Amino acid sequence: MLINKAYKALAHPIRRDILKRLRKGPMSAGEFAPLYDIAKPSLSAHFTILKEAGLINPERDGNHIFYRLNATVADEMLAGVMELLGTDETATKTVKGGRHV
Amino acid sequence: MLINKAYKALAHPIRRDILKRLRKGPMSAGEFAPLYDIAKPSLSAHFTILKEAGLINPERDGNHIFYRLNATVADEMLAGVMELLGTDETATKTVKGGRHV
DNA sequence: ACTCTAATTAGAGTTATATCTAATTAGCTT
DNA sequence: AAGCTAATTAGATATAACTCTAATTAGAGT
Repeated sequence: MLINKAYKALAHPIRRDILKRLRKGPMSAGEFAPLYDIAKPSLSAHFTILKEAGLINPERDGNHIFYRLNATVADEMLAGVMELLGTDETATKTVKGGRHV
Repeated sequence: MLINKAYKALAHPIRRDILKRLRKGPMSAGEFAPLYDIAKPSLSAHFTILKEAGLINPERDGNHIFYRLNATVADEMLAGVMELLGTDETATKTVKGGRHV
């Protein structure tokens, strides 16, 4: 149940922060370490959860591992959340707020 | 931490189903019971979690309790999810897909 | 091959979630 | 006020999530 894993992945503040940062571009695992007050293996576990939800993908470069947001899965998930929480005018609001269109 | 509770609230399929149904209008607690293979007190616990996240509000009518989606909180949460997962063209896409504007 | 760095896996302990049955509260209705 | 229905709270148990330290893997450089 991949969709369920994706929702569970959002249920931790550190994982949400990781996603938010990755939205701006790929980052290596090590770059995240100093950002949180948590041991590295714990952080690694968070990456695993995000990976298994399909939300991020690892790419090795030397002995660094870069993580990149999976935009396709992210978009699908966003669409799913709209089905749960979206009111009829949500789309319009977003457009107004986000200055798009 | 209300925002964290809201994300945790989405981490269970039954609670997501409840939200989806409430989007279409209020329902009494009892109406949900036959929909899931779960004991009533367990279902009641799910309502509590959604309430404490601010996502739904109870309204008593006689000895029925009706739950209503809190549209304000739902919209705020949706905006938050966009900050995590939204790509630049998400808003535009939604508009196209949702036939709005 | 040895060593250093980056990151993960293994194993264990703690806290939080989810579920159940039994008991309770709250509001009718007669 | 007794009895009925709707829903919750209490108490217990099982599973899952989070965190840590210690050990391991993987690659780069000397």
